Amino acid sequence: MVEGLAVLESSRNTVRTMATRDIYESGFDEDVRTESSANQCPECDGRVTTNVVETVCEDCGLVINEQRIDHGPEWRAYDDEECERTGAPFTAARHDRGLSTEIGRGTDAKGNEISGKKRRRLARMRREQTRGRWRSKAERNLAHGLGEVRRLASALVLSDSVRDQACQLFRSAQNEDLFRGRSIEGIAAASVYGACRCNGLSRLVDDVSEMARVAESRVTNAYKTLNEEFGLPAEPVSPSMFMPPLASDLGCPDEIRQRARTLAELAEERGVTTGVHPAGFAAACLYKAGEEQGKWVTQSTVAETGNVTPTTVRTHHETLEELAV
DNA sequence: ACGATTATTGCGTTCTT
DNA sequence: AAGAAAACAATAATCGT
Repeated sequence: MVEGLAVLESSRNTVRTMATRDIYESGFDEDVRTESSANQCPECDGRVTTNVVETVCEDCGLVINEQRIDHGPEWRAYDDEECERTGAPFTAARHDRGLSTEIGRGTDAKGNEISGKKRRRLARMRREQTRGRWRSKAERNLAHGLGEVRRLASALVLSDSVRDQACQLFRSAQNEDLFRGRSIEGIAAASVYGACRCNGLSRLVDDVSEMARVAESRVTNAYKTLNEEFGLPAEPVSPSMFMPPLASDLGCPDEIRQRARTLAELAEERGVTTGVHPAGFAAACLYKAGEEQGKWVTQSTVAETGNVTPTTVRTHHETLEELAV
């Protein structure tokens, strides 16, 4: 992140010496150069493809960079973020939708031609006015949302790369005009959740929405939209995803953990894990693995650490038995 | 603690207007 | 096409051993 900030600094300095009308393009160019250095995904080394909207890794779905220039350049956003963090709470996020003023061109109010100095002056006014609007609306939303994404990411102890993916998702969402009828917080939470899903991390909507203090339905809705819009390569949540955190919470010996993992993978192959609570099934696998080694833990213990009930563990334990080792 | 039985919840489908 | 409802599966709760 330190490097990123350094780049932002330099791009800002460059920008200030240039003609104002080039600000956005140049800021964008800086972003492109710094973020997509090769045709390889920084996350999984997979192949990346670029379409009109963005550059995406084919394997893991990491959005490497967006190709649109109609979003606020990064230095603005982070600039704002620094301000917002210490300033007043965000209250003016959605007050002027559709109420902004347009400055026409060509003719005056009565339809007469306008020429010369006056027209140039109007053009300048129009440019400045639209610019001012951009700053106050979209970029403000972006800064707010990114702040929220970052807060959630650190609250959920996510790696930097996952967090950045979430940020990119959020930006993409804004570019695609997905905010209408949804809250910034909801989209931010959904972005974080989406990034987790795309990386096979064991976070549930519940975990994210709890941290975000947003109704779970909002997050679900926003995530659904994100998914439809971008076709996120999120694999279905599998029990084996929940194995590592669960096992470490229990202080599980390696031997049992490995056995539980093979059990989980076996069950997943057989397709008996669809529609079940993944953490619950993972807990059941750990229980069975422990049982084979001579009752390592009780049902209620694994159930508790997996946030499910002993009953759930039991039912899954049964299906595991039927799987015939 | 574990197993069996009943209750509840969540969710995709289907039927209706 | 949007909403309501009957239906199903999974999870939770409760009781008995």
